[in-house]
Amino acid sequence: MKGKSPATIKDIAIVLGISTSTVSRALQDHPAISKKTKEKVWKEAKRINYVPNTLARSLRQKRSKTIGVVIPEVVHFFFSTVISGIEDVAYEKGYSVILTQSNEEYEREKMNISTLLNHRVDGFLIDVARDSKDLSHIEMIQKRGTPVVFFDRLVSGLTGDQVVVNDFKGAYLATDHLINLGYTRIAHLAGPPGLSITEDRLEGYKKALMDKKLGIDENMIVHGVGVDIDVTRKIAFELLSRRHRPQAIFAVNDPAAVGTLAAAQDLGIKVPDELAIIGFSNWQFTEFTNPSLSTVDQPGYDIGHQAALLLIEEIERDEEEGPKAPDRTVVLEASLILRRSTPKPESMII
Amino acid sequence: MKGKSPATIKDIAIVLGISTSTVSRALQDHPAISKKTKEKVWKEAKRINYVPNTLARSLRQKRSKTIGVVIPEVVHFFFSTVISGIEDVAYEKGYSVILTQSNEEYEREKMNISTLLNHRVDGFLIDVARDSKDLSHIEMIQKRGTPVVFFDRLVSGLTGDQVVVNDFKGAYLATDHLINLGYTRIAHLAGPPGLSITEDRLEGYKKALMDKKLGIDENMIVHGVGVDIDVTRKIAFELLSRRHRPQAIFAVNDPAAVGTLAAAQDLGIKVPDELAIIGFSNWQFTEFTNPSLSTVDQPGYDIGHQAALLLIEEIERDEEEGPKAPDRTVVLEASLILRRSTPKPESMII
DNA sequence: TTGAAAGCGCTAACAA
DNA sequence: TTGTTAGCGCTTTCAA
Repeated sequence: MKGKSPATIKDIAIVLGISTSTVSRALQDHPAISKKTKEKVWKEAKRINYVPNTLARSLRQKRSKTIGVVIPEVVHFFFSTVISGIEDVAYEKGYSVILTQSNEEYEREKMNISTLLNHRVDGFLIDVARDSKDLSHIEMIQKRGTPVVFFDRLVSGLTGDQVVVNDFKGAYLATDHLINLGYTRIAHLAGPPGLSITEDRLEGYKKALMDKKLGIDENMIVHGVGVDIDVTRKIAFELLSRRHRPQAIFAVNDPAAVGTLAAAQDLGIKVPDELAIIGFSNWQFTEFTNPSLSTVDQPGYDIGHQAALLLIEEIERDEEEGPKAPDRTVVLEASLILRRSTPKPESMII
Repeated sequence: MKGKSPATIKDIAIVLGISTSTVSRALQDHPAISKKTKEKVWKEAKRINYVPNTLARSLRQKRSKTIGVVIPEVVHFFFSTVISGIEDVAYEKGYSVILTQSNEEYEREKMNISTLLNHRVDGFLIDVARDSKDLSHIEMIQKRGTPVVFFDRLVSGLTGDQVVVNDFKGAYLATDHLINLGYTRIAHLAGPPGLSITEDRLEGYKKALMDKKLGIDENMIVHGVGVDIDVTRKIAFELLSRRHRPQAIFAVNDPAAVGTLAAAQDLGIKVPDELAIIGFSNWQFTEFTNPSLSTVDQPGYDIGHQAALLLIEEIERDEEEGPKAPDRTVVLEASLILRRSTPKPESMII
């Protein structure tokens, strides 16, 4: 039932009584073809609604002008901004994006990569799933020589280009800000173990405390917090119910901060007067919470943008048989966004 | 610099001393091939890390097992949930998703579709850009016989399968709820002209008023509101500064409702005591605004899910040379979500 | 400035 | 149960 099959280069060649190679060249505006021929070809192509077949082209050229993206989740403000950054660069550079989401599952991530490999994507942009510990599926791509750029979460034991936010510094800034506000009992809701963001933010928190000689109280660190608001709400409820409850909390991400906010409300603890809270990521909703949330901005769009640029550069160097460049790491700076969940510095004389 | 080129079916055939067609069949678990041969083939394939080339396969089979998605924006809670729904279905059914965003620009949308056509996607999932009035680029796909499913925004003058939310009814529910709360001066911040969602929500608003004999006051309708919070803030500021200001506002989307919330705060108008506000879409942040926002839930994930199912069904019917099914329209129901930006019904005796 | 011919990796009709 | 062969639509080398 599907109309006649699409027009091909051959159809044009026959109508014009020339060879397919001439048509192919004309279509690509090849310098060796006469202006007259080109125009005839373009006209006829237009007339019959010719649509080039990228599949055939890619097969022949062994390059697909396509990049594969593997991301834990699409419904996530941060990731959606990353994807947008990727898509914009791809569009500009003439690449297409095949998008896959792992839903944080190792098996699905493996399948995703396999599918993308089958599609012969020219390169990969990967944010590993939380569940992924065995990384052979990723090493495999690299062994095949396909360029890969990692972003957001890093994986120890893997080499390659990477684009990350300076989580350590972001966490340091947040914690240091709390210290400067005069708090001494500052808790940290740390993320799931094994993720670089978890480690780096925890380290930033610790370093800030050490630098100001506050010492680290392991009781003030709760591990394994994710993005489920209700779960964090319970965890925070418990933390805030302790006799010596923290005066301030630095949460590993914004949903955790919101869970903490909810727990404080549950307990009748006033934010920011009786408890200061800082999140991480600057999710879209943080502006609209009550009170609005102080947080650390994580430039998702830029991450996607940079990662895609890096990848495409790598792909094109590869094609020109250029020497493999050494691994590059792009670190984007995180910055503090102060809103209402932390008190205004009283010392500010403005 | 890119290692040796990837292994092919031929490599396997040579090593095992059999023909490529046998290898091809064995790889597909074709019934005519002996168990013994299959196992030899599988083993060798595994040994040399064989990765099938989908490009070649698609070229030969004239189907790519790929669907093209054209969406106005990725960074948008609603759209991200739609994409997620699409991706999940695609994954399950063995299709890949090529994602493009139009950024609401007509030219870019045209390019996106052209690229997708070049990639020979088996079908399209399209949410048209706000700027698109000339729809010949979309008609062109349909004329070629490639299945298309539209979702979210509809375009008059186009035929095809579609998946939409019952915007009319959602708007009716929202407005009716405000009427039932006792308000008589209910304003509507309407969306950009020319979009089906704008029209349908406006009509739902009007119908609810008519049904309760309230009559329609054109002064209470402000047209052309988008998703820019600051812009709406200004528009709402003006609306709320009038002598006879509205008692309640139904906004065409959640960002507009938040802009209204901000304007009310600017003017010292208490929500919900002095002004009730209802949005539309149930964006993620609506739960966290202050006060939290009453809104109409728009099931994005389901839209993506249904649209993808419909499309794949269409694609596969097409391939089996089945008769073209008549256009189908799936309407998903919107439901009211009541939070704190509208007062509790006083009549509720619970 | 153009054409002939080979081939990218795979599938499938037909033959054996 | 397997092999032979042609060809999907395009690019590109070589020759003219």
